[in-house]
Amino acid sequence: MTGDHAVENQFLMRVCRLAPLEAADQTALKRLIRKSITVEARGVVCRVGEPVEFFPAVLEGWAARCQLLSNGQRQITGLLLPGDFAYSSRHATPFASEEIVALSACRIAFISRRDLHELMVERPGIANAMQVYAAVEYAIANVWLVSLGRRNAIARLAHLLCELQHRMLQVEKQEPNSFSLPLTQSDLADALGLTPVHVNRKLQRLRQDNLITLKSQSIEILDLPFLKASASFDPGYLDHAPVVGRQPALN
Amino acid sequence: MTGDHAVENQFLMRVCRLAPLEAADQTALKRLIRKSITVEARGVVCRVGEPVEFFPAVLEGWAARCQLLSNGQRQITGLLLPGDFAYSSRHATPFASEEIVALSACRIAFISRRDLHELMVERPGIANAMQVYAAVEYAIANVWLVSLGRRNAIARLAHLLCELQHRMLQVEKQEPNSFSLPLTQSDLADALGLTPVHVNRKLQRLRQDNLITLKSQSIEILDLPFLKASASFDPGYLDHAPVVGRQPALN
DNA sequence: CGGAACATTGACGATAATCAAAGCGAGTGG
DNA sequence: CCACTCGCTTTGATTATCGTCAATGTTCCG
Repeated sequence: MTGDHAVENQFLMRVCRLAPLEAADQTALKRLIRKSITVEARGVVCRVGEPVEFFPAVLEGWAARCQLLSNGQRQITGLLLPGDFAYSSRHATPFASEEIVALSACRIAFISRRDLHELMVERPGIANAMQVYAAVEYAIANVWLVSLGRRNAIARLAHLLCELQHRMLQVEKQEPNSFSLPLTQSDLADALGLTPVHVNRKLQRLRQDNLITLKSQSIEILDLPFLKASASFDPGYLDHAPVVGRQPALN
Repeated sequence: MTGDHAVENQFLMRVCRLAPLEAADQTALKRLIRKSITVEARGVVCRVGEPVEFFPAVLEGWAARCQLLSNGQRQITGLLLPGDFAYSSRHATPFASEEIVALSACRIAFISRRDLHELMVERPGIANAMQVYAAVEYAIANVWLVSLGRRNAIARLAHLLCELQHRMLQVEKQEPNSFSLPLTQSDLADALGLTPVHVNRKLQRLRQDNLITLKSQSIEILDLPFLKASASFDPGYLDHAPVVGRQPALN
């Protein structure tokens, strides 16, 4: 139940990187994490319709937000990398509208929404940081919308890989072009709006074009500039999202 | 520049319907609207990259948020019906990340973000209402994501029509199943991630199946229950989105 | 060793895009 | 009032992309 220091900091790091927090804010935020659990791969973290008194933050592993359709299909609407979280303030419904599932084995912290809410009222810095996080989440959703609507399978895949590479850089200190990708091809398919078979074929194409190496949950991007270009990937939406209160001279 | 009373209320109505406001909040909100402009169809309301000191609210007509791709394609990421607005608090970047275009002739109010921000600080009721609005906007984006990822052309179209019917009901007092649809087939295509030709063919199919009538910007849905069923449309995401502070006994 | 989940392959079909042309309709100017 | 545009819709023929089905490998783990 008690996570080690480094790991809890994934959540903190994620928030801090978006909006620098003063020390007091950081400790206050860190104190929010009281308990964490382990979930095996494909385990359900939050079920649709359940009340969300606590919201999940991913400390280790990868998870996803997803919608289930009546015919059994699912669409992943967002990937949660270490440090990411869901159902925080902006997603304001008291009942879960999306399912949260672990894609790999995960350590998940559950944070009281009430505690966070109180903290946001007391500490504008934290409120601001959460708003920035929400803005980035929103930006990512929009970019996915564009991908699903207007890019073909190979470009979608390339774009997602570029996004994940960039997001992993923000989280882990590691080789820039090589990271662990704990997703099955089926998971990728559900994120990209494709079938697993088609994802498989397009991955093979990326490999045979010498753009990536992918084996056993680990990907290496061999030609990142080319991959980015071919997907017209622009990382702007992942980084900066300055918030209202911090604008220079508004009006 | 001075809009008539009824029309300004579209914005107010939209916000009120999501979260009832006390009279003082309503007048304060109404006072935000100082100037409004008319934009002809296909006119640009906000350009990507421009600073957004004022955010646009649609008083009359239909507009869209959209992303432009390098190859000239575009993806509409959200439709703005009368009363809807963009770039409000939650979309917190000071520079427009999406283009706002008028799809029909529109009357647009530009509201100072600073004014809104101050009002939200003073008046929790308004802050709450804006959060609910943001949550609904988010929910809609998620549903679109599911449509683009997991529904075929005909179901996407049917689902969008159901959504629009439901949203129009909230705004206008009129025949429940018949409303003005000031979109070209090309606009529909950009919203649905399809080509105009394909939209045309699927619209014909809906017509020949006696599900809709569509001529000169006006649609009538002949069999709404069937249309909803065939798109597995559930309007829940458009209505209720109770917000953190208003939850019954959180913890 | 056996089993389960995941990855890969091939053949085939369905869905959607593309290209190019023709039709329609509302507004414009002669 | 009638051609004339222009933008939008409709049509047909063709191609590309992606899905489906079913079987075969592969890897990992108990």
